[in-house]
Amino acid sequence: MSTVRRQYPFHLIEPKWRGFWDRQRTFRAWNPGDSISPEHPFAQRHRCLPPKFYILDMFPYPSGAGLHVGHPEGYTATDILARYKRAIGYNVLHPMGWDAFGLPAEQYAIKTGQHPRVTTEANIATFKRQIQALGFSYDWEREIDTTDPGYFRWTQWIFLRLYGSWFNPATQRAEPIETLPYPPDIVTDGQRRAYRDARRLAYVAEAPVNWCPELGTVLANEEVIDGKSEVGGFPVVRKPMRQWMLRITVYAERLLRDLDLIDWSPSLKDMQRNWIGRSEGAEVHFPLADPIPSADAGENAITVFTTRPDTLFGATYMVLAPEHRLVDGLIPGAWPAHTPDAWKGANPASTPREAVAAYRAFAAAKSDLERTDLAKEKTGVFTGAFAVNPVNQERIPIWIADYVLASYGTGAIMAVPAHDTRDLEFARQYDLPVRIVVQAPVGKESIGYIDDGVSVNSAFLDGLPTPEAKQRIAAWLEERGAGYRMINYKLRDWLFSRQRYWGEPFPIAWRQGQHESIPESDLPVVPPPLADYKPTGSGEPPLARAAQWVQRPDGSLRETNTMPQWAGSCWYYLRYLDPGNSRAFCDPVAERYWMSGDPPGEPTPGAPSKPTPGVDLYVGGTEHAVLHLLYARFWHKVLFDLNCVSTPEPFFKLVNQGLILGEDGQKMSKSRGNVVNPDEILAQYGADAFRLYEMFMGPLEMVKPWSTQGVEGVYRFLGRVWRLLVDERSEQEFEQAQTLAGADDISLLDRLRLHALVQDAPPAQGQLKALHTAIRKVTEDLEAMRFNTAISALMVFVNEAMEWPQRPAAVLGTFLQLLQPFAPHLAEELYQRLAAAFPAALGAASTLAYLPWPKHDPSFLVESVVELPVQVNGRLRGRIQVPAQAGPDEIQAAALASPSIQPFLAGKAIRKVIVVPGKIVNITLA
RNA sequence: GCCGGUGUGGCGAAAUGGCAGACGCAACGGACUUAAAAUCCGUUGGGCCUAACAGCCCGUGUCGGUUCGAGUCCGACCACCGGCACCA
Repeated sequence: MSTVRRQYPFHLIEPKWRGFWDRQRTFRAWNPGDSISPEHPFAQRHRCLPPKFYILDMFPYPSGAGLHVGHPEGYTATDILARYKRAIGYNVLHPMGWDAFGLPAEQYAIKTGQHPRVTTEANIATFKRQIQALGFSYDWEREIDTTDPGYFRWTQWIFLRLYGSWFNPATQRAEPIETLPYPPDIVTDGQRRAYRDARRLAYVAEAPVNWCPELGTVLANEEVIDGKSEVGGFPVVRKPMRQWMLRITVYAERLLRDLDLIDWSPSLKDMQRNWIGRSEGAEVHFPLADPIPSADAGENAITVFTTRPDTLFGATYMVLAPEHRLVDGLIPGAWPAHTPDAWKGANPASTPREAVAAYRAFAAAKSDLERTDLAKEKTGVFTGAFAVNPVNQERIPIWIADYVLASYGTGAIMAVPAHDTRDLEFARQYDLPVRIVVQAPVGKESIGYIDDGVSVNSAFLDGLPTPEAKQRIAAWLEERGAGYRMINYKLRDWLFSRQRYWGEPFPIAWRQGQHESIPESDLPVVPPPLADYKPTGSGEPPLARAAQWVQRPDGSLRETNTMPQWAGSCWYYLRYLDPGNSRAFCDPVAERYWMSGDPPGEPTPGAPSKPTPGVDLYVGGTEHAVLHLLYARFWHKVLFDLNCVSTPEPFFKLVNQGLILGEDGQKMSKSRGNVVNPDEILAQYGADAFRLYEMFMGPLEMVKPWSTQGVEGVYRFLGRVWRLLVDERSEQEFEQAQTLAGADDISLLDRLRLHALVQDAPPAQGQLKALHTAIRKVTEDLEAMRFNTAISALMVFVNEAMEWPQRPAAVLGTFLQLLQPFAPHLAEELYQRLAAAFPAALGAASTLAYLPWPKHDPSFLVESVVELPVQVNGRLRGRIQVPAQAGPDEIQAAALASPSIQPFLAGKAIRKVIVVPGKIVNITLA
């Protein structure tokens, strides 16, 4: 396919250096206590472990399709920083692994009968080959795979920690379940077990869940988009089932508050805050107007949650979710007198009980999709019962309607149609009264006004602005026991079980209907081989087919659900710290070093400042902005509470790379046919050009379209770098020899000689200025992750250096150090040649990876004469040359005297002259 | 509807409140070549004016404001992208 002449022999250079790095273990990240060979370049630079820098990529799901050009975008950015941080002097941890449990491998297994392990291993091999071809400086000795029993053993172990813990509200921390205190009325073993099981962080619940018949599994709320499965887009229905849940909701407050500890983008933090959805308000009890004699106190009042207790006087009806547990009990035998037919549902002849049953059936039949789609018209039915508004003893009708969600708050609301859009819509639908209790500001309509105003028609609240009215009414309710202040969260507990094969089995067994943990010594629980991986369709997981496996020798039965794909990715960044450990998920010393930055020894003099807590930099796509990041933070906090890790947050700084679109500006997809295959780009332009282009396209976080012509641009730049150092005639000879001996003969590289202009000459002032300008710009840009402008600074340097009458070896050597993070293969190759030819100028180094990063010398950047633009009335009218140290007066005089400025001043009075030394002069005329 | 982001040449983009368009792509012209590719040199926001040099005007989504000076700060709006969405 390639008709383009190769700019330089990357096809020989790139494998050569990857092989070298591999053999030398150049990018091995050393743990405290590791013995490091004295020949290793790390040992030659550092006498003991310097501060750590942990740079993490979101590990990929190795799909059968292989890598696409979006994956390497983040990986390239992190690799450049990893190489830069190494050069600065950090001990860099930069690992890679595989998030390999998941549906595609399983669905392939269902189709072909092939074990998912086989597919998974093949996919990993493809991914690894493609990722390694890019020359990333990962420590491959730390590679992990979530489907490896040596890995998921610890995923199961962490699950047992969750299972064996409760959240102590007094300390706001997870604690071992053994510390759980029992109330005096909990006495029997059975009671204690039930009490305990109801408080574990991992618990079993019979809950209405999102059942996807097509996938044969339940899905978490987050995995359901518009009533369809996120994977595959299949219909999802609500169905009550027994499921494992994780009690993430108890961490809502800490997950919210600790966002302040970390350096994430405001929009990302907002997404997390939104998801957690904290709202402050009050719970208020509305007693039933006609108490049920047989019921206890709790069943004779309806509790609602409201963020606007100040509008209590405007509550003209109540609504319960159709599934609300009190509905059945409160329905009277007959409709109250004068009940409008419109309130009685579809059939006015029915009794209240029949009307409610009919409405419930109607609501349950709606799929989630319809519930959101049909949001325009609200529906509901009167229950026939009334409640009493505690503030004014008014009887108000109780309705059920599916615009009230069972799963949020108490599943019941007080409706204040004047000041809530949804209630107003519903009230108009059924002709319910609307009472203004908040006066809108002048010029605004009070009906439908939902923001803060001033209370009216509200007795003792009248005249109070909304915030004060809220306080007053809350105090009033609390005094009378009619309600209390309350904080609610949108966040729900995490549905943690799946009816799938290719996931971590739960380390749980069942005995007489009770669950118990499987001993740690029996981990890992490995999924058994099956003849048929198909879902059973009944909701029974495929593992149930393995009858022998399910039956344990002690008579108990294994749990047959498996964990969701998120499980493995919730803690993988911790396993990288100590991936081979078979006694613990991670050695505590390694954990403290890499996560807390606790130094194991003396810091290297002049080494970087205090490490940040947690992963220093985490780069990945926005698609994980909520789920993965929230789940991982949750697990981390539990491990923190149980003293398994030393930081409250896992990821200190997080950056989302922007999506790469196809050349047509559309999202890349097979159906559009605009997918760019990195293998082809690599074959034609090499890894260095690929890396460079991915970074040169634009800022990392922006969405941007791919352009293969853009790759050619940076490829040409690398060609110019090559020709800056390599003699053209020797290159021609090299190419001729290649045609004879074959293109893959690496020994031919020896025929290449350095360019004659490359000399061990003292650099000229201008050359030093060009070099140090580049050092400064590249360094600043790397610190700020502005890779595109750093590359352009390298280009500016090369464009200038091509003009020089001679090319001082020392200057070129330093330039190659700047190039190294971006185009490491080319930089290593050229540096090796340069150092061999000019040992006195460069010094010997087996690799650029640990050479100290150059520092710019400001004295080379000063100018003796500077040019300043001169404006008249804000318009550019000329330029002046002045000495760099010239004071404002001198500059002003020069500006006024300038021949190009004079004509504009003629006959006008000068009002003011603004002089910004080193920047600009602006003369304003009267 | 709510929250967040982004609007700059033909295209990707760059610009601590101080010369808008660095760097790169594409295009055009030239050198080299029998020719092409590659490479090298030059031009390239729009308009006006000039034989030319030079010079002038307009221009960073729209409208307004602050400032000696605004792509950048403030206010209102428009468009596109992403997230959430009956969360009481």
